[in-house]
Amino acid sequence: MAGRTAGARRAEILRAAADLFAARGFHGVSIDDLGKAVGTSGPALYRHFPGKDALLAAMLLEVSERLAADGRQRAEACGDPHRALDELLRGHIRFALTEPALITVHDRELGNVAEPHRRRIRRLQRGYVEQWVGVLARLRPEADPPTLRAAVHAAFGLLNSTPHSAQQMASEPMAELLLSMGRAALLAER
Amino acid sequence: MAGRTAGARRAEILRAAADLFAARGFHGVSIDDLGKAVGTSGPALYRHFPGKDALLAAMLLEVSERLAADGRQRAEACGDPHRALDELLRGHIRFALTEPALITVHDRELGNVAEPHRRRIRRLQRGYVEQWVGVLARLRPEADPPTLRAAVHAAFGLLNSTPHSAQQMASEPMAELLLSMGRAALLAER
DNA sequence: CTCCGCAGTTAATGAACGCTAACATCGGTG
DNA sequence: CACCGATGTTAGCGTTCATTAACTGCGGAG
Repeated sequence: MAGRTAGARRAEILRAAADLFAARGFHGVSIDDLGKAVGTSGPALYRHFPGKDALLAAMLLEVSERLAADGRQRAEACGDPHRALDELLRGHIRFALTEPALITVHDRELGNVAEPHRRRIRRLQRGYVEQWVGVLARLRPEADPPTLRAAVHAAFGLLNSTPHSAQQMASEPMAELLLSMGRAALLAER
Repeated sequence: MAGRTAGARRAEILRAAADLFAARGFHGVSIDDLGKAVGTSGPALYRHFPGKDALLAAMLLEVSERLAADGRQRAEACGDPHRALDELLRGHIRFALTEPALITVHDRELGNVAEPHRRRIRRLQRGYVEQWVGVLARLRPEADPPTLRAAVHAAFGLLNSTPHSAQQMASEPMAELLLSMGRAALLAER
């Protein structure tokens, strides 16, 4: 059998789909577009996914799991909340710079996945946010959870701005810029 | 004639369309959806706009003009760059909190408007960014323009996070939170 | 050698979409 | 009162879309 490389085509499709969905939106991309992007044409996709919706769901599930797992690992790796926050920032920045399309789709297209998977994705996203909130709560004991959650979402917006401006700067200084801005924003006095 | 209220229906359509486009994306909203949202049905829209694309173009043009004009006015109103930056921040925050749907569509759907209008919208958006860059350049003379532009885009991402988290907090403390985070991010040491 | 499952093809189907056409209503104007 | 422009309506046209059906080629297991 195809064995080791069984999921290769599937991963290739997901990657191409992420680029297209990020550029034109879920409904702006047709099955034929997706097929052409991976060298096959049209309905060949149904050998790998039961439908267009399922493809989006799989994509969001995968990226949410990666973010949540990475966040948990980084947040729990060290006791000092300052270091933990920096780890979370560096992890998210690496992700945003490495796969801007995935990041874009991740926070735009949840509304287009139906109820069975939607709940799971939401739960994973919420878990990721709570990792950040947990670290931040130790750094700002005076702030209440809703405010911290809003602050974390705002920081995500900042870090995820990569797709809009990544073309203008090299990846290394961009990462440093986002790190310092994110840290300053989250630790700002109010 | 309908005279004074001639543009009323048009404005109502644009407002409803902004909500729908923000929620489901341009291609995820049909003409019939737009009609139903304003109480008429379907093709009545063609009395007010030549087509769906033109509706989006008008919407983005309008919001870009508002942002650019507001930005110019606020940036030029005072000589102190610290005050000017605060003015820009407050203006953008007010906009983002007042019309989250417009802000969302504004930075997502440019790719769906065709070339005649696209250039004008781009020019307006770039002009708005340059207002911010101009103010910021006086506060951080050591930074080069590409870095400043990236920082401004990142700040926009932060401020525009409102749609993801506005439900959780009241408008007033949210505005204060965004102001302090945005200011801290833009003035962060590197 | 045979067989079978994987991955692809083209053709077809039913629904949805953007848009146009033809017709209706109605408030104000000459 | 007749007319007209503004603003609706419904029906229909052509296209595109997601999905299914039927068929093909192929690489490895028995």
